[in-house]
This record gives sequence, C-alpha cells and structure tokens, in this order.
Amino acid sequence: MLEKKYIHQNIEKKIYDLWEDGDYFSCPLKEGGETESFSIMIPPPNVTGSLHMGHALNNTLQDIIVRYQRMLGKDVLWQPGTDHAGIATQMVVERKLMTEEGLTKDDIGRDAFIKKIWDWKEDSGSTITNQLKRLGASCDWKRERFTMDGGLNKAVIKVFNDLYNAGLIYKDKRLVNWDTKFQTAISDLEVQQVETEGNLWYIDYYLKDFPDKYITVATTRPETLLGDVAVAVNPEDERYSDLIGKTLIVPIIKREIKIISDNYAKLGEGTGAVKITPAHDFNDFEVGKRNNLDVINIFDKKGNIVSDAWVPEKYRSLDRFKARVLIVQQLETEKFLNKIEKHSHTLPYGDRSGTVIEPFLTDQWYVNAKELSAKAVDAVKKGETKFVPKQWEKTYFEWMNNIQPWCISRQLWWGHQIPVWYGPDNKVFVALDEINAKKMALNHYGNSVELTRDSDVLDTWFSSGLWPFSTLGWPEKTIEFKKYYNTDVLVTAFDIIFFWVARMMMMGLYFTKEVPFKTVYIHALVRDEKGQKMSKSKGNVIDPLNLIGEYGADSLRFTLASMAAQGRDVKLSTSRVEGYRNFITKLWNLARFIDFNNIEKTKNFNINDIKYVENKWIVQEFDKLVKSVSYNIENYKFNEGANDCYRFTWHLFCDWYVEIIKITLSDKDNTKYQETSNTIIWLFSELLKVLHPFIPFVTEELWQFANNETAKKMLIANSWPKLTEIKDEGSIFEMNWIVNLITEIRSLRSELNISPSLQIKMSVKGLSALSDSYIKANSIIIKKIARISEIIRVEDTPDGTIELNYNEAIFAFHINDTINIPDEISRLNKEINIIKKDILFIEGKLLNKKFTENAPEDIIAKQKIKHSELIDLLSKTEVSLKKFTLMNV
RNA sequence: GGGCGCGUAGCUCAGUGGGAGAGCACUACGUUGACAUCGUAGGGGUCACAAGUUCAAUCCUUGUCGCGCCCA
Repeated sequence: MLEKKYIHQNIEKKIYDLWEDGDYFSCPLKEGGETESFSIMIPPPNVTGSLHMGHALNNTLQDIIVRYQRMLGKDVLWQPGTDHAGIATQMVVERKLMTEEGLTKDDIGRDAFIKKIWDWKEDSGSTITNQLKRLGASCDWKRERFTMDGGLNKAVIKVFNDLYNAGLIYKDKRLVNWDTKFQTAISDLEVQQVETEGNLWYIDYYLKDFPDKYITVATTRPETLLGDVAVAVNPEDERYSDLIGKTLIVPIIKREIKIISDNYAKLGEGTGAVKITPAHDFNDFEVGKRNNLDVINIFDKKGNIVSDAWVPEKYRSLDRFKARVLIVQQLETEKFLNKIEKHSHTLPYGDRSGTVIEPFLTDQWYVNAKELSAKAVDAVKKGETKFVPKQWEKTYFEWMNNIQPWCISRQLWWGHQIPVWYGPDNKVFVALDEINAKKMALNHYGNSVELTRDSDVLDTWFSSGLWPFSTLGWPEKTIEFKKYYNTDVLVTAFDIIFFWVARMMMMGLYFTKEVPFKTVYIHALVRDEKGQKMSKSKGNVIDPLNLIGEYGADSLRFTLASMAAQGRDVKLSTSRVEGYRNFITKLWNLARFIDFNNIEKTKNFNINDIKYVENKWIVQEFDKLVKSVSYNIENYKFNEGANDCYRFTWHLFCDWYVEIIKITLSDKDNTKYQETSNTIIWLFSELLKVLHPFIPFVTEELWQFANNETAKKMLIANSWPKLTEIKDEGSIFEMNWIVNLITEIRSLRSELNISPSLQIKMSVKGLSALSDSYIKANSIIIKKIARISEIIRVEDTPDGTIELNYNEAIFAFHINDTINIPDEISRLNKEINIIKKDILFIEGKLLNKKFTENAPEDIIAKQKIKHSELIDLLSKTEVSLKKFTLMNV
C-alpha cells in the first residue's frame, strides 16, 4: 500500500542514491556510430558558490533535456564540474585565513596559500554539486571536472603556447580596469557602471605668459590634476582658437602644460576645455596617444598617491579619496576653484570588491580577440550554432563586432600560472613547462641562465573557454572527444553570453575547427515576484534549498519549468510552487486510487487491442500528449511541455477518465473490467515516463509501485512512450459529447441551486440516432456523474420540467417540487438575450459581402454552422420560455 | 546616445490574424471509500493608448505613454 501522503523528505534522497548506485547517470560511451550521442556541458558553477534560483532553473532545464534524451535511447553525456573562480575563491580563503589564523596571504607566501586553497576546495568545494544533487540533476558525476584539474591545466598551457606562437597572444602596456582592493586587473565585464551623485569641480588654469588670464576646466576627479599633461579644446571652438599651443600652469604642482586642440573636447559640454590625464582615463589615454603626450601615473597599486619626489609632500601615499578632499581645499584656498556644481555621472565599481575601479597603466598579456572573433561570428551567421530564442544572436554579434583585446593576465595567486619565463634581460620564453623554457633559454643565450616565471595567473574565463573540449580530454584524441564533441546544446542565461559563450566559440573554433555547441539556449533570469533581481542586499532572495525542503524538488522543478517561457524573465512566487506541489499530490493520489482498486499490471496486455470507447478516447488523448511534450522539449518550450502534462494529468485523466471508469472498476464482473483496469495501469505507467523529465523523484517512486513485478529497470532508464496504433476519431467525438453534456447538466443544477444530493429524473426528446447510441452506451456514466436517477425518452417534454437544449436534443429535468417559475423565466430570458446577441454578431459577418468574398472557406463554413446552431437553440429556448410563461399565469 | 524586451483577470504569467486562457486569490455549494494539498459551479478582462494595413487586429505596421534590462 502506498503511504497516504507523498513525503518527499523520505523519498528524494533514497531515489537519488538508487540512481547513483545503479550508475544510471554515467554516459554509456558506446563506441562506433550505431548509437546517436547527445551531450551537454554544464555551465560550471563557481566553486565557492551555493545554489541560487538561477542555478536551479538552469539545471532543471538541462536535466529535463538530458533525461528525455536518455529515454529516447541516445548515448547521453551531461558533463558536470565547477569553475575555480580566481578572485572569488582567493577572497574566500583569504578571509578564512584571517579569521582563523589572523594571517594574510603574504604572511604565509604563495605556495602555502595555494595549498590552503586546495585544502579548502577539498573540504567545501563540493557544496554546490551536492545541492545540484538535491535538485535531482542527473549529471555524470564520475566525470566531474574542475577548471584547475591537471588535465585542464595541460589544455590551458597548450592553448597559451599555441596562441602565443601564432602571434595571437602578446604583452602590452595599456590602461586596464584596476581593482585597488584585490590589486589586479579585472575584465571590463566585471565592472559595474553605477549612477552616482557627485560634483563637477570647475578649476582655473592660468596662462604662463598672461598671468591674469585663465581657462576653466570642469572635472569630476580634481585629484587627477596631479597627472595632467595638457588641456584640450575643440579645434572649432572660437573662444579658445588663439590660445592653442600656449602654456598653462597646473595649479598646486605648477607643472607647465600645453593647450592642445582635439575633437575629444566637445563644443557644447562644460566649459569646452578638458584637462587631459592619460594615465587615469581611457579617453584621455587615446588623446595622449594622438598628441604624443607624456603619461604621468599618480597612483600606486592600492590607489594611493605615489610618493615620488615631484608630488607635494602632504599628498604622498595618501588615499585617493582623502587626496581629493585636500586638493579641493587647497584649490579653494589658493583661489583656483571657480565653482562647484552637483553632477550625476556613472562610476565603475568592481562587482566582487565593491570598490571604485581605476584605469591603471600596467603591463598585461592580451589575446587578439578581434582575430579570433571573425570565425565565431561566421559560424553563427552560417547557422552552425543557433541561438534560441534567435534574438540573442544580435547581442552576440553586437559584442563580437566591437570586441576589444582580451586582457588575460591577473595579478592573483589562484589560477593557471602563465607559462612564461623571463631571462635576466627580460627576454620572454613561452613554453609548456620550465624544462622546455630552460632549453629555449640555453639555445638563446648559449649558456644556462636563471629564469623567472611570470607570477601572474590567467583569467578564469581563459580556462572556462576551453570547457567544452578540455573536459573531454583534449588535446588528447580521446574516444570521449570523438563521441561527444561537439556538444548539442549549451543552456545558460543571457548575462553569460559575453563572458563565456563568446569565449567558448572563439577557442572552440580555433582549436577544434568546430563550433563547441550546435545550439545555445538562453533562458530567463529568475527574479522575485515583483520582478526585481534577487540580491542579498535587497533581501529578496528565495533560497531554492528552502523551497526544496518545504515543497520538494519536484515541485520546484515543475514550477520553474512551467514558468520558463522563452524571452521572458521568471518571476517566482511561492504560491506558484505550492500550486505545483498540489499537482504532485494529485499524481500521488491517482496512484493511490489505482492501488486502492488493487489493479496490477498483467502480462500479455496489448494496448492496441482495446475496444471500449472511454479507453480508446483517453489513450488517443495520451498520444497527443506524448507528441506535444516531445515537441516542446525538443524546441525548448519547457513551459508548454509542463502545462501539457498538468492539463492532461489533472483535467483529463483525473477529472474525467477516472470518474468515468469508477463504476467499471467497482465491479470485477463488469464486462469492461479487464480492459479498463489494464488500460488505466498501462496509461498511468506511461504517463510517469512523460512526467519523469520534469518531476523525476515522485515518478520514479511511483514507477516502483506501478511496475512491482515487471520493473527490471528504474524509470530513468526506460524508453520514452511510443505512440499507440489506435486511431478512432469517433470515440473522441463521443466522449467529448458526453463530457460536454454532463458539464451542461452540472451548470444547470448549480444555477438552479439543486442540491448535489438530489437525484433527478431526466426526459430526453429529439435525439438523433447517433446521439441516442451515445446515451445508451454511457447512461450509467451520465447517471452517476450528473446525479440522474432515470433517463426516459419522450415525444414531448412534460410540464413542470426545466429544459436544457443540447445539440439537437432537449433534456428535461423533473424537479416539480422545487421549481421556481419566475426564476426560470428570468434565466431563460437571460439566455435568449445572449443567444440573440451572438446571432446578430455572426449575421453581421455573414451579410458582409467583403467577408464572404475574402475570408477562407472553412472560416465561413464555421460561421454558418454556428449560425444555424444558434438559430435552432434560440427557437428551442423560446419554446421553453413560452411554456413557463403560460405556467406563470 | 545605441540595442533588446515588456504593458492581457485582483496577483504572477501563457497565448492566437477569425468571439481570450492557466495557476494563485475570490464567491456559492459539497453528493462521490484516490485526493479538503480535494470536488462541482461561478464572478472577474475596451488584451496600455492612438492611427494605419485587412473582409476581420489583442496579435501585423507606425507613433505615444509607462516599465525593465544590456551596451557606451
């Protein structure tokens, strides 16, 4: 016997262990070409991360796809793993080191610190993968990889060498986004532009040769005047045209700088004159290059003012924000400050550190991304990789076409150390390892010299970019690589298109000559119920693990799937999860109904042999479901697939089919019993298969119940349902006729406030032969569900009955005692008015020549049929009304 | 400034060139040995606004208003 309730807490863990113990997640890796393969690479979550709603959605969708493809019989690999997340991980371990031992990473040194990180990874690095298991993710855990694995490191080093040798990696001195907290370069994608209320300071720069004349420049960063090398004006600006080439004195430091003409100074903006600080502004850097200006750096790595001799003593080593205050004070005292205006502008913040990012001049390694991007763009244009929904291609092209050199070096300790060694004269040797570097050095210098390895590491995305093939053992020519590359689909959110999709496309095409995935499915972002991005600072985070704990993983999965409409964000509310939890319960109770009736699978039952109408009807409806769910999963319409499942299970199977067959099942001697009991257990069992990708736990548990004796394999390893051979439109029509009739009777009863407990007699007039056969065949069903005591065929409907016009017939209900004549008159009048309005509407169309001339025939025919039906209904309803009017006299 | 998307029931969202649907919430009633995490029935919508295309527009086009996101 099944438990009275589905208690997910007791079952999910048990089922998951059974799957793992039975090795159901491992890719079969069948050699040869007979079995079609299907592969997905998980977007590796950050190793320091814990499961949030985005992960929950992302992995639910992947799991649906993967379970479905497995059931189709394909050789499926879902490759899991985590990303070493340079800054984030280093930050976590640094913090831990400080709280537990009171030490900084510099106190213990690089090697010891890296060991600490590995220790941490050993202890805590599997948090998120364990959470994915709770969600039900059926990844091939035995193949789990980490972007810092030895094998992946080998791939990274090879890629660096190859790209360097091809001239696609180079060292350059440019401005980078500098994080003063972590003291490393970061990607511009890791910089958040934040709208900030600030000031615009107007500062007077006096001319050297005309001490009473000055130019006023406006700046949001007065402290950078220490690094000023020019003031630019627009060549068209008449106000300044005679001043170009003249010398100005920078306030405070008294540096002499030139007034230059450059289009960067905009005519209408501010005073029209801008100070140029090439070392601390991306635009100024370009102006400096155009005009051959010096580059004067005023900050150290921490964002403090440098302590060079030329810097006034009181500013040396001073924090950049304190320096600003003091410099403004000094400008004011010395009368250089013209005015201050409120000004809102955007400031760059590091998304991990939360500090203001500085443009900073450093030596870094770059990948010539422009060169690599061309093929990545072509591949999408040619359709080798398709974006779903298609609109995201635009975003991809937009970014790819404006791609900047990719800065790949990071001044961190945690990551793949750059395979570059420097000779005593800073000569660069790029090699696979130190031994090879030494050989190269020996060749170059003629004697052995001391080499120093570049201390920087590579951007995390440099290694994640290789993920689709490095996880398969590349650069070795492994059978995994042959079988599973390229992958079928990448499932991810749009915010990762630039970070990751673009990089995998570039790296994949360069190194494997193939696109890394045939499809990129971009799903929504999960927001809270008000549509706001979930964030810790807003406190609106819904923890998926809490939801799993309360409602079960299946409920959460089903909710996410049913809300994953393409091109729209998912606004999640717990009431929704609760609603779908009820769906799980409904399914459970369906099983209990079968259980209660002691129905078990019998051998030698062939679904194609069934002959009773209700069974043929529901089986054909089920075939429709199978087709539709397959289509919807294959086309990434998860919400529609989930809703199909919901509708069929609840509103067809439970609400109608089960109710209809209850009578049959209550009597083992009923002629329909054998077929019907076989059909329901067959159907239930097949339905579990269709639901399994969405709600794997409860379906697996019920599968055990439904297949007691016969189940050799767990549900996860069973085949997706095949369509039956039953094709009988008549049975569908008949059952719809019955269902609609019952619905009408129920409506009428409710409208007339007839107690459900009251069984009423029903007279029927004017049935066609076909309808009559329907009534005959299904009278027991009608009586039971519509609460009818007796069905009598009559020539004329008796007086004192309430009449229901249904298709060609009239159904009259004998409720003399409780009848309320005035109420019935008003009910009929209301109905007549509605019918008349409908008739007018349709006649408006049919009398319109333009409509009859232009509209397609089937539409016109439909309208005509509807019209005649309405006319018929009207006349019959009017007859009913007349009878009551007479009675009312 | 450039780009993308969204305004449909009280709320959260589907959907379609031929009289608009779901979940939740709401109202009334509870006959039934699967299910009160339930059942039956019901109320509730100028499909943001305006113009255009069309025999026909919630859907296509354009514009307006409001909202969100991405990029600079």
